[in-house]
Amino acid sequence: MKVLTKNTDYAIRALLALSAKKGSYLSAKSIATEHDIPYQFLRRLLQEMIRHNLIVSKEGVQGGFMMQKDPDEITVTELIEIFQGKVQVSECMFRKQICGNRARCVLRHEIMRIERVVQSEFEKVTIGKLLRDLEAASQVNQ
Amino acid sequence: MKVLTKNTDYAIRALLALSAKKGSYLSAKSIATEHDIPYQFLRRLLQEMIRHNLIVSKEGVQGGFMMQKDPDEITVTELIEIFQGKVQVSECMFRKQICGNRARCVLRHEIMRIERVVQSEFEKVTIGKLLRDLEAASQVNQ
DNA sequence: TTAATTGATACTAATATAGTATCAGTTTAG
DNA sequence: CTAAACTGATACTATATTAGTATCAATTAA
Repeated sequence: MKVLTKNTDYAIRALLALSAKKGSYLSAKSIATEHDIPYQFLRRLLQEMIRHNLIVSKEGVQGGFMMQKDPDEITVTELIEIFQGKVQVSECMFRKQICGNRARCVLRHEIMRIERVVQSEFEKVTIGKLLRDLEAASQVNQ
Repeated sequence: MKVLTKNTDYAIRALLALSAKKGSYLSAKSIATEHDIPYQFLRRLLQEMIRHNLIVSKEGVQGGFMMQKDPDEITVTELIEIFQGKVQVSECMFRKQICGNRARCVLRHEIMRIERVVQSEFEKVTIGKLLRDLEAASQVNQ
């Protein structure tokens, strides 16, 4: 069971790169090469993040992408939801109200509790927090 | 993001059915029809659970499957691990020790913490607990 | 005016999930 | 003793998701 897929993962790395250079434009190309992310794949992720108002772009020479939303306001939960859909434990049957089977309903109760726990844990992790951790780690490693 | 896939889900339902009739053999066919699980699919899941010593089988007429392991000792974590592989937040890069990229290491720390939280939450949910919840619910609904 | 860039979108490849089919072997009821 | 009800084993197909590539038009700064 894999919790973060590549796209979420790459998106996090890209946001860390952009947050570290807040206020200036970074090209998709430079992010891709520096962070070892497939270029065209990354471009699609960046587009998606523009649509969600996490970042903005500038076209043309010297163009690129820049942070828009405050990194402390961007949670991993939000990124998972954008790139992998809402966290839900068992999609098909507990969501439908039909639920003829009693066993499902019992499971559903536990499962929604865990859903909330998972979400709230991932909500504690913001891009801002990761960036600070990253900076702290890089000082130690000097 | 889907946490439980069909196989885990079906496995849980089958175990609940078997636990409810502890000590007697239930055929794959009867479980499949009663719980609306594709028959051949279920059979594979049952085989897998035999391999993991959760249940035992008896061949031939009047044969079927019976619980072996104590339902209170079977956690949802265990079932997820059997059918979906170990819970891990980001498979490919944090596991390898290589980790040339510092950003990965920072994420890795948070991510392993969450991994533990998720696992421990799912460990609280056992087949035994679900069965008791199920029985309590069915009394209320009488 | 051209090279570096994003916008948009279509495409392919690989993998995981879900489900089906088949045949051999075992057991018990009649 | 044999036919029917079962499991054991395994191969197969279908669908969905994830991952990655390619292409071309539009924009912009040098």
